[in-house]
Amino acid sequence: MTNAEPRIALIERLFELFRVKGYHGVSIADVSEATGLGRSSLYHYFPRGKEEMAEAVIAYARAALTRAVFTPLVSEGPLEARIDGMLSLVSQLYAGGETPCVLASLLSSEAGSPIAEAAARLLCEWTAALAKALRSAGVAEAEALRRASLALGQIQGALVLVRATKRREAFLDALGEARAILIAGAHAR
Amino acid sequence: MTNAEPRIALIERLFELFRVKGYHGVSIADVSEATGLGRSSLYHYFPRGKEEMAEAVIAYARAALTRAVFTPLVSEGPLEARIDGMLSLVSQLYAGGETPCVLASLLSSEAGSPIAEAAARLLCEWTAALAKALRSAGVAEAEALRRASLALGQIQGALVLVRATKRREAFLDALGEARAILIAGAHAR
DNA sequence: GTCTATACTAGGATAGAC
DNA sequence: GTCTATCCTAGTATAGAC
Repeated sequence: MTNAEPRIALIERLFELFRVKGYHGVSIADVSEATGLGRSSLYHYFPRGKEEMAEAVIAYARAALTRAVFTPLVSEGPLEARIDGMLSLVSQLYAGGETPCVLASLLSSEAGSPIAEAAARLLCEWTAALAKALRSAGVAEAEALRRASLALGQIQGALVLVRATKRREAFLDALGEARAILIAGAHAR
Repeated sequence: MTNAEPRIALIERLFELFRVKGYHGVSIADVSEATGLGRSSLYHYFPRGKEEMAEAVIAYARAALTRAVFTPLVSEGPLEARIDGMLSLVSQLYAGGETPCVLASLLSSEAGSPIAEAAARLLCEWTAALAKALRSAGVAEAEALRRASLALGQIQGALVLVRATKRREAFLDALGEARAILIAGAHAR
């Protein structure tokens, strides 16, 4: 219910703003325009201003990733199915490669700040969840971490490239490649 | 000679600033501090201000990439050697994964602007140069483009991830993966 | 919880002396 | 080519009425 929790609806707008324009690229005026709320209303929801807005966006992203990605990734069932579940959700999350990753945006536009640290932490957790899934399928520690990084890197890189080239196929190709990296046998390729 | 072309030295400082903090994250005060020059001196070199600074950085990046990457990539010699030459230069350029890509930073922090367009163009050219190299080795058009995107995506993604995780090995792994993607036989994997 | 009005700061840019 | 001084806008944040 939007009226019951208007803050959630606000955060979803903020999410879109930050993911596209980065931290410094978003002004309170932008937020005001995107939400239809006046400055004072915004400070009512986020007393500490823009920083609190970005924190809320990351917390929102953490909740969404935990529920939709991390938890399924380390749950029951064959590895392949869990990987495919993640890739399918990733494809939705990034609208088939059209929309940037809010974590990458905040990581690079707010270098060194608590915001960037929080975004970095979440990306680390994602890598760790992937590695844990591989481990549970018998892949050795170091190799699991290596493959998790390659796969998540492939996805993040595709988001950068697609933004530049507008070639959305590249995102699908990257998902396929990530899948191959993750689901390969235990031997190095 | 630094004194003969102080503008070049300036641009190199700007390059470092923009790559780390993004367009909006860099203030003229930052630039002033990083270069030791007062505002007026900066406007002497870049009359149109920050935008012109970012343009100069991209032009600098284009010149460097053209000389060190694009040209060797489509020159004489076996494909493998050309690829390895590029990867070696890429490793230097990004200091083994420690430093972000200025094109990715400007692409995402200045979404929709001429600056972002210029950064996007250069990333496209990079992809095209890679694809052209593959084509010259007999790889079919579509497959060449696919592999070029995957390889450059792997590199760009690793820069994002390493920034978050501080695991520099991930960058080296990504270079290895990019190499495998590019140098694989003509058949799809 | 939202609005209008306002304070305050930082950031971008310019003028003119040297 | 660099400096000091200054202007102006945009941006963040707050106060207080409704």
